[in-house]
Amino acid sequence: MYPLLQAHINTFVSISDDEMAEIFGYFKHQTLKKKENLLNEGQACKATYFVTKGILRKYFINEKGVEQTTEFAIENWWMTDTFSFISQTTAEFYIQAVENTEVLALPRDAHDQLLEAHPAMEKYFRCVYQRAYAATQKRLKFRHEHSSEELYHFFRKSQPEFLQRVPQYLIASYLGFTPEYLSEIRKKSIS
Amino acid sequence: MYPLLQAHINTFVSISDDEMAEIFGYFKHQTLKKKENLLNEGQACKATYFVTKGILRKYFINEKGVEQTTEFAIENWWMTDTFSFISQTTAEFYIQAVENTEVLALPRDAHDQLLEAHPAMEKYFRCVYQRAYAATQKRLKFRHEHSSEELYHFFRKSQPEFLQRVPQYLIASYLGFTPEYLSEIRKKSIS
DNA sequence: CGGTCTCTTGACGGAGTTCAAAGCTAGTGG
DNA sequence: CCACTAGCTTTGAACTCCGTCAAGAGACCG
Repeated sequence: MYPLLQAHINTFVSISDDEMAEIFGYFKHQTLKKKENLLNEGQACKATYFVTKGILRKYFINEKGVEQTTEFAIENWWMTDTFSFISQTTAEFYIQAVENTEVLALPRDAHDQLLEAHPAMEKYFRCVYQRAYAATQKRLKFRHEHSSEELYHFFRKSQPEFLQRVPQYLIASYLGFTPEYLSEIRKKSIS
Repeated sequence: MYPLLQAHINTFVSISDDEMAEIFGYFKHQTLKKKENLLNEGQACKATYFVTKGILRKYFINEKGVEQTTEFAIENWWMTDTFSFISQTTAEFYIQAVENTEVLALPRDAHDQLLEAHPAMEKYFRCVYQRAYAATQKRLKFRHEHSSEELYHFFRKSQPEFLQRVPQYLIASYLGFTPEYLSEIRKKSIS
């Protein structure tokens, strides 16, 4: 029914096709147009989202009114404002589609019921969060270790297709500097 | 037997005293002197650690030979090189005791056996990692949003006892700037 | 086409780094 | 219990990376 999600779940736990069908009942398929928002600051984050097609980004708006992207999610990644999702308090982030995107939404209530009814999914999500946490630790280390210029070149080498799908100014914002400076870096590396 | 850990587990799942006693069997109590290392770069991270007394820090050494602290753990926090712990590959971080410290170590094998035998612990760890992940997201946002000076003042207000337990140069390294600059910030705020 | 969104350029300024040296502080051994 | 040393913090000057601002050049979409 949802082959991408099924494959992803099966890399962490083994679940029969019958149980899998039940599990899928908790999810809702959702389609988003480019630039459409899934979550706005001030709302509670109602669901956690698994991307099956396209790209989501999470961002916030700083005191100067500038958007800061903190995370991207492409196919096979989960995305949510974790804190708001857990506690159902007002979100500090926005979630927006970078291109036309399809997601599987697991609403907060369904999430709890799913984990209650299917203990294997506790393990699945434990693994998912463990990896996500490990990934942010690596990212934090990398940020500390390298200059903005090095960051960009590393990103460019390790995620080449990504660069072509996402506008420059979002890359700059994600890497933590201005579009103007990114432009300067690119100019240097051409000549 | 381990009241701090018991209380912590019980905030997420309810477990009988009998089962709890079994669970504790998987842990090993360990004592560390100030500056003693629990993990060195290049080793695999053998266990995940729950701090019952004292402070641990996680750090790495950058290309200039300078130590960069990326995380602290005080009482009631878990600490590990998550990536190395999961995959048993060589660690990228060091873990060191900031003061004389006591931990409960859950070795990698015991971790898997524990989760197998006690499904409630899957939920517990799912919640722990979910929160840890949410916390790093908040931290990332905060770093983007504020100057180094603001970072320090916020830290100072929200963790006053912590400042007295940890030397300045570790605080500076954790917040992402140099001890010299921290000194300058402090000078400003006194006058 | 015409307008909006995105990327580039260059001048200037400031936050934070680097380096080197001196002043403190706390722990250690005699 | 004092003296010594190693580790920690402070100072100041020079420097650099990167942000800000403002304006122009492309590029994409209806």
